[in-house]
Amino acid sequence: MLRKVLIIEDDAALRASIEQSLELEDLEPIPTSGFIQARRSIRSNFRGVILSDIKMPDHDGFDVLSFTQARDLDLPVVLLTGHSDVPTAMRAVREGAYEYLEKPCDPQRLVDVLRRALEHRALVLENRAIREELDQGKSAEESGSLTDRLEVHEREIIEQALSCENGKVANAAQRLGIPRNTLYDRMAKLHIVAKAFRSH
Amino acid sequence: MLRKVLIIEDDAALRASIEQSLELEDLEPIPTSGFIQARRSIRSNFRGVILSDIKMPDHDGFDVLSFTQARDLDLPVVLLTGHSDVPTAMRAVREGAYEYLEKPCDPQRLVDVLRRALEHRALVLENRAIREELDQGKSAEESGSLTDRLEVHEREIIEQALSCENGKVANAAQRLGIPRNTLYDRMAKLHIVAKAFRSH
DNA sequence: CTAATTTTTCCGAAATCCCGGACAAAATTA
DNA sequence: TAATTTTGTCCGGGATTTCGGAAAAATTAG
Repeated sequence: MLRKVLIIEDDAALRASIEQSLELEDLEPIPTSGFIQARRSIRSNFRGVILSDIKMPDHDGFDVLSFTQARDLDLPVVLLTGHSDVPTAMRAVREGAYEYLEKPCDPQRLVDVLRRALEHRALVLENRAIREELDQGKSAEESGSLTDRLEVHEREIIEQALSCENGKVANAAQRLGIPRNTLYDRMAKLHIVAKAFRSH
Repeated sequence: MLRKVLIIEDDAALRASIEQSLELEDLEPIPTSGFIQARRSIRSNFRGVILSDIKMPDHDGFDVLSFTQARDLDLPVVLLTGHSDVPTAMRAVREGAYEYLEKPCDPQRLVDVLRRALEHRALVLENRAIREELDQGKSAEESGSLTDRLEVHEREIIEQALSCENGKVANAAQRLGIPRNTLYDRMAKLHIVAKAFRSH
């Protein structure tokens, strides 16, 4: 599970307080004092979420939000609004913030929201990883000559059988339903060495 | 994107109000008046989320929550708590509710929360689907003799090439990097007929 | 309808693969 | 250490595959 929370908050006292709340709940705060400092961490493969104050001297929270969305539309940004500032909160959600929280906010509430955001982020990243693996496996099987492709596949099958049988050629041959010597022949042609599959 | 929201709310007026709010925002409310009526819809493959009142005459929202978690741990449940009932809200989150909302709640806020929950649900379901496809593809390649498996794979490759070339054997052979006659030989052995791949 | 092109089948020889047998080397067991 | 099993290599011939050439069959074009 992901734990990183990139904190963007100019008020040092509040920042420290948030940091402490997160650490108590086994999260991993990355404190920064402003957009400039934080922006290098904001990437499409960032394994965490962003927690940003809205009202800041230099750039505000909406700058953070739009910058983040440019980098990755599925990187959750939680914004801290002033107390009962409803219009700003609504704007935050409308512009795609994952959630807003009124300042000052209950530490438990903060952590709950961040946990959900982290879970969301974890799902998105996992999804991307799986999808990549999936169509990588498919695209790889669309070029090269027939014999080359079959040879690659044969190598995969033999190596899989060998590693299942801990490098025992005789057992692998039985598993593959072919005579022992035939497997030796195929292995010689493919330059497969049985020893490489023994774990001891 | 998913849109279904299973509403569990005994107060008919409130239920209708919620229903209307969701419809206005292009969501798909499924109104029910209680746990008994709703439970048949709560399944691990439910393509939506659940919105339940906590205080109800027969079963309460926590019953809904635990029942839902038994069916699917990643099926979000949003609970409606009484106004400023902090202890109950905290209990809700602690027991794994996706979110709680104070009643009466701002319709916009309600929709925002439900949208996030639906997005979460969509990610989880997509994730499962992809994962299933992935290890289905892998498990299928772990039994049978070596020659059988290679034969299956060879058939797949040849058929793919043929359908790419609209059943033209000569072109398919060129694509596969083998002489025409060889491809005819292989096709004869595998009982592949070229006509079957012409679309016309 | 005829000619031209393409598809498909048939043939045969060279190359390759399959597979059992034999055996030495290495590992395991007694 | 001796006996036994397992591993890896080599051999050889029968079966299969490969692949070019060519002809028959089918399709398309003129």
